[in-house]
Amino acid sequence: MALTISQLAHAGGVGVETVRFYQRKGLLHDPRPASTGGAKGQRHYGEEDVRRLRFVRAAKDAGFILDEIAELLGLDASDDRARARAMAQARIAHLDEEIARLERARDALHKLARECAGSDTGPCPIIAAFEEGECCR
Amino acid sequence: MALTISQLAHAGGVGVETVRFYQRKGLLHDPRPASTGGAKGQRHYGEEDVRRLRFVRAAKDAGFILDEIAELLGLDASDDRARARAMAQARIAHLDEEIARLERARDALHKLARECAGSDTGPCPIIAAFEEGECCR
DNA sequence: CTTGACTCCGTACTAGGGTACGGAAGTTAT
DNA sequence: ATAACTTCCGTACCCTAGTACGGAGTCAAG
Repeated sequence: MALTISQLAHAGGVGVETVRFYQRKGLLHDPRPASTGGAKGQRHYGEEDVRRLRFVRAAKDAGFILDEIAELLGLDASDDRARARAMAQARIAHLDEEIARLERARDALHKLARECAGSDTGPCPIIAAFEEGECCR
Repeated sequence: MALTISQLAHAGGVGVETVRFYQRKGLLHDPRPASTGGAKGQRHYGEEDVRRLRFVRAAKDAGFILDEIAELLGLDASDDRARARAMAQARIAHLDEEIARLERARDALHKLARECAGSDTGPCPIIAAFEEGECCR
């Protein structure tokens, strides 16, 4: 049942280098540091490691940054509901802000592109808008 | 009329270091390289430089990355309308993709947070979702 | 027992957009 | 004229999330 690092990486849908990166970050167990049997050679992994890696991917897809995921991994599903909820709310607020910012940019650009496509005379409205220093404000 | 670098920076709403960074990137003129009078001391700036810096900020607010802004600066408002339009379209497509990605994350998280707030019994749905490795898909 | 694939490990590099540091030279105010 | 402030300049560093590299060690099959 013992998996090699590349099998673990494959099971989690990431590359070998990413697994090692997550170990350095403390997101995945690194079966070396404190006398884990004195094995100085290759490391082997089990189901628990695969689950942990999939947790990281799922949380990342949900928009959490790696530092937050490190904290989430330490939470207990029964005991720390309030904390998990607070972290989710904070992340949602962050995502909302970012989405609003990008939408403002997108809408402004869309408007300019339409103006530019509409008339072929005079200077380009896109470039002109930037020259005025006013576009998205 | 001649502005110092800190006055230019202030006029553009950025820091001195940012102006120098933009000069290195080729976004702003760097009045040294080719015999600009042999002035080896401090540089001074005028209205043109302020306009250019504001152009950079406006284009950046519209979502363009600095390399694209460098190209936009080289376009002529009369001659290169097609190119400006194409760049705007590409940037819009990029922004749309990013917005969709963030919205998927936000909606998934919102759903989990609501579930978690709804019932105080059993394990936290947020943590449970990540443990299943399924959350946003 | 050798070959070839895999692993380990530290370090450095990528993108993107800056920010900070330290010493020298120039400028301004008293 | 001297102190105090700016500017100049290269270089290095920050963040996030990885990716790549190179040399050495290890493992399994032929």
